[in-house]
Amino acid sequence: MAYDMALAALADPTRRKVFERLRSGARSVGEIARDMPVSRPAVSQHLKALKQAGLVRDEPRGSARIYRIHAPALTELREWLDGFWGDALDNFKTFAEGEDERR
Amino acid sequence: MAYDMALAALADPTRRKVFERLRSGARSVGEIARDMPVSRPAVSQHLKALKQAGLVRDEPRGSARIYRIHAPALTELREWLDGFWGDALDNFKTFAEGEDERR
DNA sequence: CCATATCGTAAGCCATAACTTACAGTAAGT
DNA sequence: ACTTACTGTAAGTTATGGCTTACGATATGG
Repeated sequence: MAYDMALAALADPTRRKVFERLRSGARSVGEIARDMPVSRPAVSQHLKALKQAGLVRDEPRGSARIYRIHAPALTELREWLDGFWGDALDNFKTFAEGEDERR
Repeated sequence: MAYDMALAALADPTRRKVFERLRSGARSVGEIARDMPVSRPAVSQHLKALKQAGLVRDEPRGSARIYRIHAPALTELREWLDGFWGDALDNFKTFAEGEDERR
């Protein structure tokens, strides 16, 4: 039960933009914060939140610190969404067939 | 570009619980608010947010109002997550193979 | 027509969270 | 050893958002 952490982490637009900058590969904090409307410490805090949600992993490289996406967390969120998606489609189907559902 | 609304809507635990109560079928506001730790107006506000995010649809039935899950919004969110998932797995794979990525 | 049921909205309160500036710590280069 | 580069954290401010209570609106039933 960790998809809730991932959802909360990906809700904020700025934090999601930080996360999406890692989509094409691992980067350092400075590279991520480059050309961003917020300060570098803000990016650092967002990365901390993403890390606690299990969405990223970090690793030191010299005095810098490299962040990369941790795929398993996305898988977990995907599975939760898949289960929901199936049930919702079933109910949508029975609804479209005119059969009245529970009340 | 509406997956961002869905993410923001599903981030709050209480609102997600409201949403999950519609997983097994359509319900009225009163039925959803029954045995909930928050008041009925709070549930109503959550339903409004879910509706604006395209996650639910409402329909009057007498003096009551029936809410049901709107599956297409979930599909949209799923597709965004799928694209992300693929890229993240690719990078994870090249990382596991020891090949250094962009820097 | 009056009473009841069901719901949405407005106003206000309060906790949370996102941001900035300032500071401290570590690593590498000279 | 000193400087530079890169980062995390603490403190404080401000805005956002979720909640409650109070009220207004619509539909059904007697």
